Amino acid sequence: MTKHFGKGGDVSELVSSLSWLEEDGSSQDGDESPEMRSHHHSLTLGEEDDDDEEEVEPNGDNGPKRRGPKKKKMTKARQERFRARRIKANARERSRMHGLNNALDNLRRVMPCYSKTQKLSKIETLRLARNYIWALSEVLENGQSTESHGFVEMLCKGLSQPTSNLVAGCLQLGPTPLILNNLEDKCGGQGVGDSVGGHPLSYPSPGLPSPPYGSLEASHLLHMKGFKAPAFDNPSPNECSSGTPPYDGPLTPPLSISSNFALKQEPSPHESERNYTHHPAGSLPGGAQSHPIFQASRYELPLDVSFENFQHFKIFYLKC
DNA sequence: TAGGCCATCTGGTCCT
DNA sequence: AGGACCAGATGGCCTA
Repeated sequence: MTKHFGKGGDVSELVSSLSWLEEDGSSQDGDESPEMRSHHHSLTLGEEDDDDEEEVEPNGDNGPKRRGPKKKKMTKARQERFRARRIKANARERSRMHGLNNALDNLRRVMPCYSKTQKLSKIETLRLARNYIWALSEVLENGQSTESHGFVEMLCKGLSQPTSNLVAGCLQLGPTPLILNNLEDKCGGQGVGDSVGGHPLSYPSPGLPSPPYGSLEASHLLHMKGFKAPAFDNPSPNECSSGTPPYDGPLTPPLSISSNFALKQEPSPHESERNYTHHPAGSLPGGAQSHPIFQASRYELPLDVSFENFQHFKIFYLKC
């Protein structure tokens, strides 16, 4: 039923194949030769007015003979055909780019932090996607907790400062050293804060950029909070990953996993799309609250979570 | 105002 | 020949 990546290779290959994303887009510089440039200009329009379509010798009798196909005169008829072709090509190119952007939007939606109000740039979306694959592969292969600081670190690797802040804000990890220290204390230094000392991510303290923040997309939040393979089946006694929010201080909506994820019983499709009301944990049917993901004090859905995402959430919720 | 990001136009190249 | 894809150029918009 479920298909898994092979141990090692596949995901790593995929991730490494995207390693150019770490660079700053300067890998293929426009080393256009002067010949090519002059060739560009040789195609300029509007030099001739007559209507005949004879081929012309570009160099006349004096210069060296040019090889290759002779260049045709740019007659008005040709100009019009060329123009029409160009317009069609432009339209195709436009729709192609729209398709590409749609695909990129779809990718944004499955990223661990998605907001309709604050879109990740294209390059940041690709970088985050690569990191996400990388981080999830680490979860699969090494059983690393999705709540660990290392997980967030992997997600943020190579991202710009604002995007790192966004991701950290969505996961409510790392904005302040205080929180990390708190985590470390609770977990006995295991499972979180792998590199707290020399933290490569410099989240600005006291906190995050001004709103609007992105929000953690609901279905992925569930994956991340609930999915802990293989550690989920064999939880380490030292692991501090029961789903209990390690930080219970004041939270700034709509940032936090623990504070922004309200459970609502069986919402109708109409009401499920927006404005989820607060629903205290502990009143969940069927023992759902015993699942690690429901052990936080309260949950709310991010405000801009889509209906499809909420359906995923509902299915998951009912399974529990 | 500089810099980042984006959409669009454009010409080149490759493929069918 | 025409379409798909690519990369460079350009101008607009936004933000620090």
